Amino acid sequence: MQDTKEKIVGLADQLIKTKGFNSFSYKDIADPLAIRNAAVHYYFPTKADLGMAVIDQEINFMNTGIANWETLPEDQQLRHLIASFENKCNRHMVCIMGSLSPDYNTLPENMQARLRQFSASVIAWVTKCLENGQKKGIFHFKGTAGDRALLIVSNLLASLLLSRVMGETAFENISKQLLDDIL
Amino acid sequence: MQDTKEKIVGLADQLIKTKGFNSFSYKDIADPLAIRNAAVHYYFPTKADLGMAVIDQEINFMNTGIANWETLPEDQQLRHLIASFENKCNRHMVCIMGSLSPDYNTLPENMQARLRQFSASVIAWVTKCLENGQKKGIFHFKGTAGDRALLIVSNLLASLLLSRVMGETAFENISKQLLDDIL
DNA sequence: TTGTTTACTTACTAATAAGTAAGTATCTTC
DNA sequence: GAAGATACTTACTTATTAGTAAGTAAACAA
Repeated sequence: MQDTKEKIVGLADQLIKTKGFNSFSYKDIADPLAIRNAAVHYYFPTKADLGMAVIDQEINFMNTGIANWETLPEDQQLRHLIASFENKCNRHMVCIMGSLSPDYNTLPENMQARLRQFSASVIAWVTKCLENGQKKGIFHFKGTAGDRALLIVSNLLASLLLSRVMGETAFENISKQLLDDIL
Repeated sequence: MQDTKEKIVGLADQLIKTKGFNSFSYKDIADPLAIRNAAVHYYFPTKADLGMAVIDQEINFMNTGIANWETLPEDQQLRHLIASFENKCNRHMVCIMGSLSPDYNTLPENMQARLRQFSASVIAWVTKCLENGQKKGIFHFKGTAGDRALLIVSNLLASLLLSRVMGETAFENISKQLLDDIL
């Protein structure tokens, strides 16, 4: 029954995105799953272990998403990425980077390293997507693809944060402009 | 001696920006100031009271900053705003919105409301700045000034978060592009 | 059938959190 | 110089936290 383990990671992922890593406890996981907090420690001895599992899951989700879009035109790939953020926005969630980066200094070293790796690979993917799209004449922008990728990721991340405070129109406005600026 | 009170707010402000609102304790404030945790409660009975004082201070800083730049050309005003974020970046801090928005759901109601008010007034100021600059022919951009203001604030906020994880070059890249896109 | 592993539970611990009640020294006001 | 107010301290409480040690019931393996 790896079922429980997966449920724990899934719930932890949700909790990180809604409350933040330092603001949820093992009780927040144990209660909804109707297990004891020691059961959570059975699978994830420390909170850092659980945090790592959540980031790893995010990396996997990202990779499988990317793999599914690989054959699409680059603008469609980018739209899929934006749609995945829109989905989070609708469920009043922020992304993992948006949630963990403000707490970065308080995170255990291994989580920090994994988060750096995650962000680097997201940026690398968007950069490649922009480069390919530019070559095909789908995208048009000034500056390097890497800089533009940073701008896009930065905006998607922040738009989820701002949406929380200012309402969901913030996300719509920002994501529309992002595409308009490069198409 | 309102000195202690001011020191408490100043330290709380720093702690929110470096660790996050839910990740610092009254001990983190009492120890460096060489006072007891009850002394902090003397000035700020609850943590929400302290949080409100910090947001209020941020609003005041913002307003006095803005007032000082009022007579400058709009591009200079915007550069000042960006410089204030650069300053935070250099000190490895995020802005108050970047720090508090991920924890928004866990914040007491009065802090949520004050934060909404703060973000709305920042966006309103940038919007006005862009509008005036556009009229004078200083700025050139597509779409409404309000949408563009949202984009700029969103980027500044996120660039501080990303800088933490990916290094300070993230901020430089993003802020440069922001200006290039409208000048 | 016996032994071992899996997946937990019960029942804790030690640390830390926010918050409070009551006391005290110093400064201020009349 | 007496009476408050100010700015704290000492000494708590109660709740919650991550984490652990030891036990158990069921599934599986030899």
